[in-house]
Amino acid sequence: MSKPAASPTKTQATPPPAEVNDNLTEAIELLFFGYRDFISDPDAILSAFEFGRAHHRVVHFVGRHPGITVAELLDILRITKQSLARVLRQLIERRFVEQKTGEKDRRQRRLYLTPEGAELLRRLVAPQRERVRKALDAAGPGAEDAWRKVMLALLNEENRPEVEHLITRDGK
Amino acid sequence: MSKPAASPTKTQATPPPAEVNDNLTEAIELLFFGYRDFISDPDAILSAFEFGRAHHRVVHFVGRHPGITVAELLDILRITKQSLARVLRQLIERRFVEQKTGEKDRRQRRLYLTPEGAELLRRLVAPQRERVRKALDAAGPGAEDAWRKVMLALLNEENRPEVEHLITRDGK
DNA sequence: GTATTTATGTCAGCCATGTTGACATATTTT
DNA sequence: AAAATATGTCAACATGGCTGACATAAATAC
Repeated sequence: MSKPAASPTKTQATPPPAEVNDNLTEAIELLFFGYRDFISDPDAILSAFEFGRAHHRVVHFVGRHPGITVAELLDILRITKQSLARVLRQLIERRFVEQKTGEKDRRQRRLYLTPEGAELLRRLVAPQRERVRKALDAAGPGAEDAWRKVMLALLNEENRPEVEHLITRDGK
Repeated sequence: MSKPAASPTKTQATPPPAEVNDNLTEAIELLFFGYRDFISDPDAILSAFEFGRAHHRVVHFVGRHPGITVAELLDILRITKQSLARVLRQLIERRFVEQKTGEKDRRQRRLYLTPEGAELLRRLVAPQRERVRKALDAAGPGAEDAWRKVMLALLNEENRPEVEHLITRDGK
């Protein structure tokens, strides 16, 4: 036995002790399992390109913010520029992302998806969109608003304005 | 500049193109950012023990399911036994987790938190509980139900029964 | 009662993706 | 001209995934 299995298991263990089992703990685990499955879709697609999740994140945010600068991308991803450089170099070499020197500030390298990059992004995001669409549907009308409120409230206070700005249509 | 910065940024980039910016894409990003902040709390605590997130997950699920077997834990975590072995060995060596030979099946090694392990878990989970509590509070009454419905619906169909079982008080 | 399967552990090596620290270059700002 | 900024790069290291191979003890099957 070497591969991670995925069979439903009746846990033989003792029931969870009451002091660690309330609705808050359940919510914590829902986040863990929900996120785990949520990011599971793109992995198969990525591995066909020999890319990883780090590449996915870069492609996602460059696609969302065409012309984003390296510094801005670093600020979103919260990784070091050395970490970013590795995946960014690969994406540029293989023509999924391209750089253009900033017009106003020629030190900047503004990032754009190539047509191939845009196509990759579409393929990566499609199953996630479908998953979220189904989930919001299944939870019924009104659930979406409540869900979003909770998700936003989970953020660190200091990140909330930035995230609200990032996820929102700029023209709104 | 070497550390990941955390300053709110007005993105200079073009507004997100309409075809990739709808409420589904926003939801996808809410999950990304929400999860990112959600797991940020425990990291500082862990590094003081020279533990990582992998240790956190083991301590969490052993705490939730005292007497869980190695196979069951592998099934929850979806990692290989070699990966688990590394962190489990450290947790056992440093007396945060202990093993007892199974009574019915003496091949099994049932896992339990020591008092130190339970104390570590409490410290790790406290900020997460607080975060979730505040978020559910802030979103108002009724939001909790909707939020949970959506999170459950995000799961892969085949995982839903298992997760429902795992997160639920067994006596319910 | 021997043979097989199961639960667990372990060694060795590889890969992806994070980290630090140091330094280089071009460009803008002071 | 000097300093600050945006970016890139080299080197080394840590964490936590992975595969493959093999070992042991206990349970189950024949």
